Amino acid sequence: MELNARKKKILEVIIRDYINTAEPVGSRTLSKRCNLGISPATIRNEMADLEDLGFLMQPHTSSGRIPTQQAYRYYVDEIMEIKKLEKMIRTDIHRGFLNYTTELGNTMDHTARVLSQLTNYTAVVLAPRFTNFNCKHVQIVSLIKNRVLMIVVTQEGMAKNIEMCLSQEVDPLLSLKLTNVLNSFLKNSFLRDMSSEFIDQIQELTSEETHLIHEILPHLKRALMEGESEIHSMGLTNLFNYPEFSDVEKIKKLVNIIQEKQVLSDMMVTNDGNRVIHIKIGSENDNESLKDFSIITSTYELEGEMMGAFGVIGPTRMNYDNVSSVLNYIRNELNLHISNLLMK
Amino acid sequence: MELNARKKKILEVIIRDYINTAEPVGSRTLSKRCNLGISPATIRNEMADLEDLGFLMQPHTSSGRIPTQQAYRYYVDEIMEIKKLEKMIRTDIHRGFLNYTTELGNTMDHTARVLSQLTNYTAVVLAPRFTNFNCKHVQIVSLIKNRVLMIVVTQEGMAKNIEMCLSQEVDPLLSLKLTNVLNSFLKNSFLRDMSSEFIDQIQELTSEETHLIHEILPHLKRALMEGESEIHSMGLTNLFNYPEFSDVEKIKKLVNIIQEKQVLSDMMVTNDGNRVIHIKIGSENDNESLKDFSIITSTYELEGEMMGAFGVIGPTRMNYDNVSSVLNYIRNELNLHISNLLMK
DNA sequence: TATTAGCACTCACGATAATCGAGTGCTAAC
DNA sequence: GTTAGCACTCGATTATCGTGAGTGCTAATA
Repeated sequence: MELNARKKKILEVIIRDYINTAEPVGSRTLSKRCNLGISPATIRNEMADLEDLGFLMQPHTSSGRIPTQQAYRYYVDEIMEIKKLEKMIRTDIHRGFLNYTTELGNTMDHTARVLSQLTNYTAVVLAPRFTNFNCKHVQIVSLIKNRVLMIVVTQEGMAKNIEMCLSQEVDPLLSLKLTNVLNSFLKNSFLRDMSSEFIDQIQELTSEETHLIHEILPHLKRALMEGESEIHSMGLTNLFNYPEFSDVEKIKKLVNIIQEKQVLSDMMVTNDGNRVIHIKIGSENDNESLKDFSIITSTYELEGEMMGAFGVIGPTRMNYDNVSSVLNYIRNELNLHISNLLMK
Repeated sequence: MELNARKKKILEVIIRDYINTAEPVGSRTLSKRCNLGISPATIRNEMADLEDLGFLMQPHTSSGRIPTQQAYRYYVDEIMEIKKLEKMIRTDIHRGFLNYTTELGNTMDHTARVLSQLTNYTAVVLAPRFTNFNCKHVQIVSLIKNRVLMIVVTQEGMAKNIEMCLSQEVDPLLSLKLTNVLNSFLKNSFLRDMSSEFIDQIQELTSEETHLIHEILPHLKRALMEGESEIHSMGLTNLFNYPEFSDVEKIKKLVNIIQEKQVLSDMMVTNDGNRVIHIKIGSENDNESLKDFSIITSTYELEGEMMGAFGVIGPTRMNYDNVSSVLNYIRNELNLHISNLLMK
């Protein structure tokens, strides 16, 4: 869809204005705001055209116009350009990360907090997905009776522990044995490829040990899967201040979304092509209950391997420029920070 | 404060009615509802008395009355009696717990879910507080470079892991040494009493090792403390349906409370005397922002030692009977379940 | 031909007024 | 001590109306 320069300009001003004020934009106010030297009447004609083309709509006959989702999409694709963040903010963010150097969990929380503060929307961060990485070693620690703890450490130094109940008691000696067997097969293998076929090939195992290993692996698999949807969110109440969420039903929807970790997790991971910043506007979201929201996400990586995702949820009337800039910079910071934290 | 039987009865009916309907109760409706064979006029007189005594108030001159906080307190102390849950519900709850036998975290989530479903309010569960228990053993696992994982296991088989960065690289041999040293001193000691004085008494440590241990202990302490406020909540949106929360400001307050883990944690732990069920009504809550809410909590235990707390947050117009019954039963179930899960 | 001034029209919003009804307090009778 | 009767209160609902920002259309203009 091509628009001539003037239409494009008018559309831009309308979108910018509506993003700021949440009020329908009329031709008079518009003619004052953009100094194109054209009269309200001309603008009205242009606006009527833009409405026919599907970029604008009127909430009711005698009011100003508001942008449609199509308009936001056009704005994002054709008009806006992602600016670099101000130097001061950049250094602020950078310094902030330096205080969270002990643990990945903390880093995620911090990221979510910064994101929500800088954008004034709700921020969501997906914790690292273990299954993308190589197992360095595992360890079985017997807890009590038939309960054991399994610790999985990746090559990159991420750790996860998994509690489980087995069918029989596990003494320290047995847990050592199990540890060794598991290690000999899981070491250096991708966690997502983990299969249980290898067990039957080992000759020197007692049937008891074979049995236990067969019990352990599904637990491991399950825990790795569940861990996929570990989510940190922040600034939920930020959105309550926007007029589009003054109604309790909308808020209920929002809170439910944030609490439905699985939905949220799925939504963050769908990436369109190989862009760095992913923008989903309103009904572009697969999930029905998200059709009133826009979501901007990005991913963070370690050595080129995708670790997790993070992003921002807000109204479709979202400040796409600013959020994109912030995400862009945070992405770099996060990558840098994590590789400092984890890599040799 | 003593009330004669009729006043008490009238107060009871008003409270019950208001809890159900959230509408001020008038003398006419009341005289129909409670078949005491007295006329609205008489009831009006009694209601005027109850208002003078501080049990009732009128939102405006010509409306029915609603109970004051003092009335709820009186109701809870003098009128209501905690009934046993229906057999069917009891078995439902019991069966439900059987599906969550692998991990403490799951159990907590499940408890919160059940609580919120049965009460229709917002449920909060405080995860076990490690510091109340004995350390069985610890283990240091080297992750990568200077990052290590410390695993703490209690006598009862609870486990927790703590990631940290140390000032120097830790190879497997060194981590074994550190593990042994830490174990020899932490084993069988209460986690809350943990001190770092013992280190200087050990002769056979190199200065490097001493230094590392001095680094590790604060991390341990911090992590144990932070873990204290690990919280599972469920059913936040339940409250949105009640008319007292139709206003966005109230909802914002509520959401903030639920997200302020520390406040929530403090609030759950304050126990008044040795009752099993703790009820805080409106401004009886220490925290300012909780003065519009009532909170009913209880605790769960292992071998008589308090592990954690759980409870329900709702409007002061709360169904105190039902919630108390539910909490009472869940408490027993939880204690039973956890001791099955953890103890030898 | 594109632009603009003029004008009648629309419609959400806010203010004001009218009505309704559930509830009250008071008084006097039972 | 209880109750019937009655005047009164006041929030909630509905109706009416003026206001103003906005529109679309037409005809004049550059």
